[in-house]
Amino acid sequence: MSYLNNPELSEVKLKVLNSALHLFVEKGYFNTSIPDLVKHSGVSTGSIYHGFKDKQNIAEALMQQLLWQIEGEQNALLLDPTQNAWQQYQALCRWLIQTAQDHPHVSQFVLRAQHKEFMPDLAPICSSKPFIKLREVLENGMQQGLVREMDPMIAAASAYGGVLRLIQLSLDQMLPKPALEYLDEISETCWRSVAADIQK
Amino acid sequence: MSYLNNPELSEVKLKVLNSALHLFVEKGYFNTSIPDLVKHSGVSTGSIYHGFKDKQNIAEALMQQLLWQIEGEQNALLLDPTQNAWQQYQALCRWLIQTAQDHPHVSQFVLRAQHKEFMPDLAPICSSKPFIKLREVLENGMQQGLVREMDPMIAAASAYGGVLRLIQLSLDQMLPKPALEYLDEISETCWRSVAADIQK
DNA sequence: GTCTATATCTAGATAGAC
DNA sequence: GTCTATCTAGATATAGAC
Repeated sequence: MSYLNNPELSEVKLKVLNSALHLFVEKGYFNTSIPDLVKHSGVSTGSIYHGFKDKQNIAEALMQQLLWQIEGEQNALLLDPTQNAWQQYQALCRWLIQTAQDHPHVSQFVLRAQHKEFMPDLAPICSSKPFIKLREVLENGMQQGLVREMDPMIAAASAYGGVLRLIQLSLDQMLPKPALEYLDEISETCWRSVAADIQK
Repeated sequence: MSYLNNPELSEVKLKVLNSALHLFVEKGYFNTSIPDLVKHSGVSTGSIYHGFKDKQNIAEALMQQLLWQIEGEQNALLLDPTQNAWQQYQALCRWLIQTAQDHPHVSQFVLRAQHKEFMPDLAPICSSKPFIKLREVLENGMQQGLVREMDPMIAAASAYGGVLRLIQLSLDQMLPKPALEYLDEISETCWRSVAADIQK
């Protein structure tokens, strides 16, 4: 079952984007030719270029779609106003790891470091809405007294850096167990780094 | 002053590798053509192909050189047997950040996630010696009672994930201050995540 | 060993029938 | 809108003089 599911997208566009996601991650953007996309998607060259301006535009449309869906999922996750920052942080970690496990290509494409090489105009991923939301949860935590006062960038790097690193290891098949089995240990461990000292 | 300094390498090889490091990071491997390398290095096509089998071989030789130098620096850093795990960890963090600040291209090339796209035979970077050493310092810390008992992979992801994430932010020009100014705060913060509870 | 000139190939993109 | 056939540019890699 594929990840992309925007009903506004035509059948061919969806086919092409799904194939692009698969091939760009498996072989890399530059090692994927238009003929490769034709073969994998079953859509002809002409139709591809009817739907997309050029190859770069396919990658951009793919990224836009993924970020749009991710943002929606993330917002749904944070709807409950009774959750405190620690609970929200845990929910985010679970969702990050779950997505990496269920849709590794999605995580790999979005989290990859080298977007600029083939999408020079794209804003850095860490300034995208989903990443900003991650930081906001920690800033809420500071206001709630659950996270100690510190530079928000440092807090975010420390609290999510470990989780993202674990996800990268999992995507690179460097972990013996499925990523989700590490969820509790990694989220509690990383949270310790920013948690306020508990007064007894 | 360039980073590469192996006296065993010929003048032309050094020129080519230095240009490759610059261009592969600035434009990306696939956006760098042999003519680009010729222009930037001042070495002719023929001489490049005399020294290297093909373009991929240039990247492999570059990676090998960088890892070799990095390993040497890292070993020098950990020579002092009187340092405990926390001191070693701090020294490693300083060195990681200092290298990213002084030689951003080196860090960017070595830490980039997508090596496999142009060096399919290369072992994943996290199984290279310098990365293994990072984990060992934490395992020593567990034996010394400074790091709490936990899965070594989790410990490493958490302790270094935040630091590496900060370095990535710095390389992406997302930080207002030079990376070194964050050294103390980030290393202390990340260490907290794995530090053993202090008995009072 | 170093250079210039060039062969070869395949990619991205287009034209135009249907 | 979709397809096949094709153009063209530019890349990698080589040949062969010096």
